[in-house]
Amino acid sequence: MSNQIYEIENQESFELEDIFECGQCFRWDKQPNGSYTGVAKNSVINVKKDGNKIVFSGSSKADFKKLIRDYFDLDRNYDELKEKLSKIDENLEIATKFGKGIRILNQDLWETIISFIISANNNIPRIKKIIEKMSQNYGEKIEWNGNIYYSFPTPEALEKASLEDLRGLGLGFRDIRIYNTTRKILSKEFDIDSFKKIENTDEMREKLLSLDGVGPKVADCILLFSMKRFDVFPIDVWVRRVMNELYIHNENEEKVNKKEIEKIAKEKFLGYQGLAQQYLFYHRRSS
DNA sequence: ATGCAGGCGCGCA
DNA sequence: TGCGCGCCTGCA
Repeated sequence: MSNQIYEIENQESFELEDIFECGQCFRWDKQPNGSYTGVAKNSVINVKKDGNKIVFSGSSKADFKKLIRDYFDLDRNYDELKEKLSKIDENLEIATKFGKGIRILNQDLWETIISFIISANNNIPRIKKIIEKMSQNYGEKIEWNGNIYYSFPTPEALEKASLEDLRGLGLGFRDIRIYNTTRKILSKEFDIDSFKKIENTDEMREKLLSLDGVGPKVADCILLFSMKRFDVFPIDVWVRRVMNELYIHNENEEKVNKKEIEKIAKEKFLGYQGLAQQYLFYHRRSS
């Protein structure tokens, strides 16, 4: 397939490391030249910074420019959002400065559901390994630039995997969750298309919680990283830690109530909890 | 070696 | 409704 290129002007709110290492995605790898290559929505994409330009190149059947603008959330003004957040308090001022180049990707819903079910009680290198193997076995081959990549499998393709096949990917106890969720989506008991049309975030969240392997944290990650819902607040051990350190000051971190954290986030971060969470999380985990 | 990693589902009060 | 606990697996 032919190589496609799209370029934009370099900007402060676009840093490769911040975008790809902040924990929202699992299929992007840093290349020896500092650029990142990944597979998104059946396209292989490479992003590099070239002086005062950001260059996207890749192989895609879709409208490449449209794909890039949508996937990288390029039509949202992050400078404005960071400004708004940094006015809330010093913590966010520091965190937004630290993660100044973060952008929340608009990832495929189905892929994000499966990926974050896999993320439960797991670590990033292993999550990436499992997803890669899953794509190699059940995704479609894409050749680009002399290399071979694999798209994330469709629900139909993943249905072909037996429980044993899934276990063979290294999923461990998550195998049954992937198995059940795949079938629930295929049967339209959970209908992806009508789900996307839901306006109310809480209603979406409830619906996601009906999927096997999707609890509160995973649901919020799915909403934030594939549905552009910034009014959620995924709470994991790191977020609990940073919220306790900055706002609660409980000596026994494990005793900090999730409800308490959610309440603080909702009141303080006014509708942008998800974004605030990313900056705070990324800053805390990186230092 | 034993603990742990970006939780979830289950059983039990 | 709210807890505590076990769980595949790979890596330090």
